[in-house]
Amino acid sequence: MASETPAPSDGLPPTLLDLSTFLLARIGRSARGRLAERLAERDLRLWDLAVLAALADFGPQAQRDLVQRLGVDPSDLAKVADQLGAAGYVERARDQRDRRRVSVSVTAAGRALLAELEAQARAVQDEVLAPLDAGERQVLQELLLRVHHGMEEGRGAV
Amino acid sequence: MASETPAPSDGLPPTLLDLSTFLLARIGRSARGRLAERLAERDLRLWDLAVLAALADFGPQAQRDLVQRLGVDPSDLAKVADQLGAAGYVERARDQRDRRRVSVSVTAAGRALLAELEAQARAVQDEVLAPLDAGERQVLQELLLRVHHGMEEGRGAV
DNA sequence: TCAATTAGTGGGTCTACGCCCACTATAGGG
DNA sequence: CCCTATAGTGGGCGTAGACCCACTAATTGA
Repeated sequence: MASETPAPSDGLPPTLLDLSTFLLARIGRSARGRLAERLAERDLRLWDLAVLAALADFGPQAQRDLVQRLGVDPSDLAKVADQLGAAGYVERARDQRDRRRVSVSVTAAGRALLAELEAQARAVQDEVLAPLDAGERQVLQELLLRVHHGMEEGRGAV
Repeated sequence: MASETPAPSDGLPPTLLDLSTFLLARIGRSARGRLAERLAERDLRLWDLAVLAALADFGPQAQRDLVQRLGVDPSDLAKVADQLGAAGYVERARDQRDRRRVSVSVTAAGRALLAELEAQARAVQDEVLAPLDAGERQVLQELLLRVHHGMEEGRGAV
């Protein structure tokens, strides 16, 4: 709704402020935007971070697997992987057992980059969650995690 | 990142899941999308809800004030107000003390609509927050509210 | 060995959303 | 009375994001 437009002089309608989902969307959008801004300075996008994280967490895997895992369009992932590869952050090699597949793995440079990006993400998070102390952040994280898991379940049906 | 694309088969990288801001953005985006979907069935957008809420909460006011309050572009607000007016949900009248201004007020029909939209927003919220009990939702709401207030402060400077 | 399926890729499209400009009408001070 | 500033409006623009189609290469099973 309002991306970087932070201007409510008096205040937003209580009717909206009472909706946790409204706050969720607004805060989340702001956080996302701030991180995207920082990444843009390095010519990176959020997907780059996501892909690096997936590779670091789950090890080398085919693009196909990244597509499934991250829920990204195969075509878009190809572009991300291509760019990360060109910059030396990931390596791509044909899988010898199934030469249709391209196995992607992080390089040392990629891991270093990931560490930096993660730090930036934490920095943004510290900004955004500034009003909360460590314990409260922990509580928030746990609640959000449960909500998130609930969302993932809720669609397996049919 | 993934709007209505809910497909992570195995699971997202823990590196991301550990970031509250990631969860915030993802959950918020999903909730926003679901509500927008419902509103679209009535040819309404999120801004329509926001404007009605602001009018109901703060009473009749000039478009200028709504612009300030909601942080929306004046030009865009004109379109929203126009559409709401055409549908009979708000009334617009030139302010006689300052005939440049257009004072907007919500009609009875507008209040009725707002009540319905609010119910829809609550319904979406119930879906999304399904994993949490009443007490946990309360905790979440309070934490989010504080974070949100923090965001509004943090930008007054310079 | 041929048909059907799958992985990856390049290119393009569609849409939502915020943003901005030009223009009119009104206000208000000098 | 003029000059500047403000309110509203219409139209259009730019970007990000997801999505989709066509095509190639490789696999697999009949």
